[in-house]
Amino acid sequence: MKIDPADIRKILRRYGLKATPQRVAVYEAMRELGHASADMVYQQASMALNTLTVATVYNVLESFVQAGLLQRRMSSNNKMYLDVNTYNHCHLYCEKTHSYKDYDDPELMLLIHNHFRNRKIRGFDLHRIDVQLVGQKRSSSRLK
Amino acid sequence: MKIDPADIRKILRRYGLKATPQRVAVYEAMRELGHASADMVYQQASMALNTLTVATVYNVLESFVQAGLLQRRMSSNNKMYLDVNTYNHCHLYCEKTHSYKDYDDPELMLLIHNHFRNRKIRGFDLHRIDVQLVGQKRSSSRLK
DNA sequence: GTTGATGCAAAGGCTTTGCAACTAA
DNA sequence: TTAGTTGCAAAGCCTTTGCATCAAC
Repeated sequence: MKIDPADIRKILRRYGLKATPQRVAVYEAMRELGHASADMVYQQASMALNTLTVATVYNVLESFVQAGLLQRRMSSNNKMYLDVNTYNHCHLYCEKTHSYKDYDDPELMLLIHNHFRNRKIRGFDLHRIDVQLVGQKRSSSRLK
Repeated sequence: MKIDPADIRKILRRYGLKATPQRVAVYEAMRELGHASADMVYQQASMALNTLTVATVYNVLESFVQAGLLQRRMSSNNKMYLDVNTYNHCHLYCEKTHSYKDYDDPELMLLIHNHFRNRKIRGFDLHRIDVQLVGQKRSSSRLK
């Protein structure tokens, strides 16, 4: 589960990013968290690199999004959330805890993809279709 | 297009809300805007009621959401957005301007609805399925 | 008359910025 | 060497809060 820092440096360079210790720590944190707010990343990454500052976390996250290494997620609580998986997938979104969970449903993706195959939207360049299953996780359960 | 204030008061009471001038102005603004941030509502509603304050707009919007008269939307720019239409519908979301446009596609809704008819998600109470067509509006075009 | 809503100003939370010091390539 | 990154602290933006006053019912 734990990734070799050398591998992370490779990934960063592949995306055209300088492999600083801060970036390695942030990406490592994102790999562990999957979906996270800036603060969650800061908490997690600080464990590995205690000189890290919040401002740097924001800078690093932004550079990752620009490079296409991470994806911003939408949220309904006015906070920034990021997703380590950039391929096209659905999410469960808990309205109470504002937590996300990947929901892989290839059949659904195909259904939607086919639906839009021959459909154009006037005046709009479609980048992706974002499907969120919005609700609440049951108390017994745990999304991450 | 312009709604009779008396009708707005009726709507508010139907949702168990006191019909204050502030609430009437805010709801009127939402009907005009369709989708809006708190600030947009404040700008718009202030035209009709210049004594309105920002704090009141936030209070009113929150009470509307609680009552089910408005729906919160997800966004990727850390701001609150609201939708005057609470029925289940898709949205075009412009990543550049963070503006929304309703995208009614009954065929797609049916497709998705059927897909989930006999599907349960373990540990999750599904409230609604939110489909966003994320992209950018072309410069020639205008979403609201 | 009650109960809840508003206005104001202040505080709060999250994010961004400017700039000097530093470092990966 | 140097172009780009980090740390720090301050500022910025959006949202919430406490409380006295006010108004809808």
